[in-house]
Amino acid sequence: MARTKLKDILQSEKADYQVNVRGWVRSFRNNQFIALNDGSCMANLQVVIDPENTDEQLLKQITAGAALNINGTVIESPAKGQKVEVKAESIELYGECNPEDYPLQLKNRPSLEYLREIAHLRFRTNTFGAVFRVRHALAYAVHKFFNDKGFVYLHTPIITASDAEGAGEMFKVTTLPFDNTPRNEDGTVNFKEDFFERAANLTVSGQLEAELGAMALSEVYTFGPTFRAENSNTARHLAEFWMIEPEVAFNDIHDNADLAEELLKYIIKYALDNNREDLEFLADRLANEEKQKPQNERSEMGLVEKLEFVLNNDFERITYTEAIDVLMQSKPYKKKKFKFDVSWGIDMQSEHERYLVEKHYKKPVVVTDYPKDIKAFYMRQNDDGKTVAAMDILAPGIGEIVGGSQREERLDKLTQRMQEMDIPTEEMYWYLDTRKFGTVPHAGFGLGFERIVQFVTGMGNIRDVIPFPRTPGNCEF
RNA sequence: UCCUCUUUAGCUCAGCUGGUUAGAGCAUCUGACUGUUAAUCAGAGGGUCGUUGGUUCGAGUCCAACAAGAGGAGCCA
Repeated sequence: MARTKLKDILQSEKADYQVNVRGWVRSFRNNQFIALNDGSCMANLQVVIDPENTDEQLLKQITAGAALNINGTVIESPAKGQKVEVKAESIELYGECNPEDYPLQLKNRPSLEYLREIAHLRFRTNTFGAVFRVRHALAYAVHKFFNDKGFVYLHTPIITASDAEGAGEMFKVTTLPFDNTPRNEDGTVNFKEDFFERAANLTVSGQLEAELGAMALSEVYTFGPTFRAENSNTARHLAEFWMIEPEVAFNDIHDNADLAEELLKYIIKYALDNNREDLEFLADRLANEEKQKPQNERSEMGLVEKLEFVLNNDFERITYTEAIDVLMQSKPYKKKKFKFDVSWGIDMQSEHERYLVEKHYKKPVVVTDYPKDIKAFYMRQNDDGKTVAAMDILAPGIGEIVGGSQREERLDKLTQRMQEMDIPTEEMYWYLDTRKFGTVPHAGFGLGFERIVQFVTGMGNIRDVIPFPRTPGNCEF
């Protein structure tokens, strides 16, 4: 008999038919009631067995975590708590689960930190089941969004020799031996002997390659793993994370902001429409967590409310210059509550971004036209001579979620800026070629996938929204 | 990398100004239970108090170093 997923049984609420169900025991009560879960949904299926007619040995092996294959009949449940349940007719034990050794006893309410240490088992909890179902839904929604708009999914390289963007420290990729490393006469490593016959790294961004694609395919996006070797230990950073980077020919900075807002709203709506049960569970979890906090630190909205609020309201659009004005008019600035000073030209600190998003506007904010000196070489220079067409989207709770810009398409301006910033133009001939041969205005941005998963699930630590987090000092599993 | 906090049973925690044999809930084990819903009831076992060193008659408690974890900062997505 073909297996039926628990989601289908529980959603249809129909009764009086035979099923085969397979999954893992969440709990076994009263020698009679199995709460079974197969990961297809949040809820467990109650399987009722007749202890009189069940093998005693098998009965003892039905413990939390054990895997079962069950044939039975779906019936209306006589008790409260569930509409339907399965009356078991035969039970096969796939794999037992010794309770003395099993580290995941759910009734202990294990902390997220402890579950992180047993990340190979944490998928079996309600919280992580919900998080990873939502993560999947968001990933699928990203592809659907771009596909429906006619974008081409471009697979930019993971290994790259280009480190020109300066987005961060890079991981080296090499097959050279650590002892007897081949050296040049001046003592530097001779990469001519290496696999690629030159120094290579893991990518920090697919943007530059995506721009090359956009210069023919018009609309492309990348969605892949990205690596940063920075020693940053925060709840918002990973050494290996996934990034979404659309790049669109003929778009200016405003089209770019529109696209980012539309994408964010689309994928949030997709999760709300398709993962309601998971999000409501995560909302409850978050509400419980918030209860532990002092009143003034609690958020005003619940998780689902917050997501609906973001959907139903336009993102605030301001320029960097306006943002600085708002900050200088603000109470914390006047009362000297900010740790870092505010003046035109500064790179805004977390406390400043937080004030703008969480206190002043209370919704996502798109900040554009930053001073050129704090931004990357490829951003398009504005006519005022001091700002560039950069765009960041700041979200409540997690800060910068999107960073992008209109790109500098004018060859002379770009080359001049690269020289000012000591970017080797010869090595980057392929990038400059796009500006030589049929250059067009274009724009794009990067969206940190884990950050949006954090935002949608309400998880406070980025390590809890990726299956196996890689951070400084941690590469387990 | 910097600052602050934490580290006591399998998990989550309590342990006062240093003072006999270190506590709770849950989990686990044994037994009971044919309508449970974080099942319940009765009983049992389980700890070199993160590591090392120091102060002291005496350290889970005080001090130092180290380690791990968390929160914040920097950098960013």
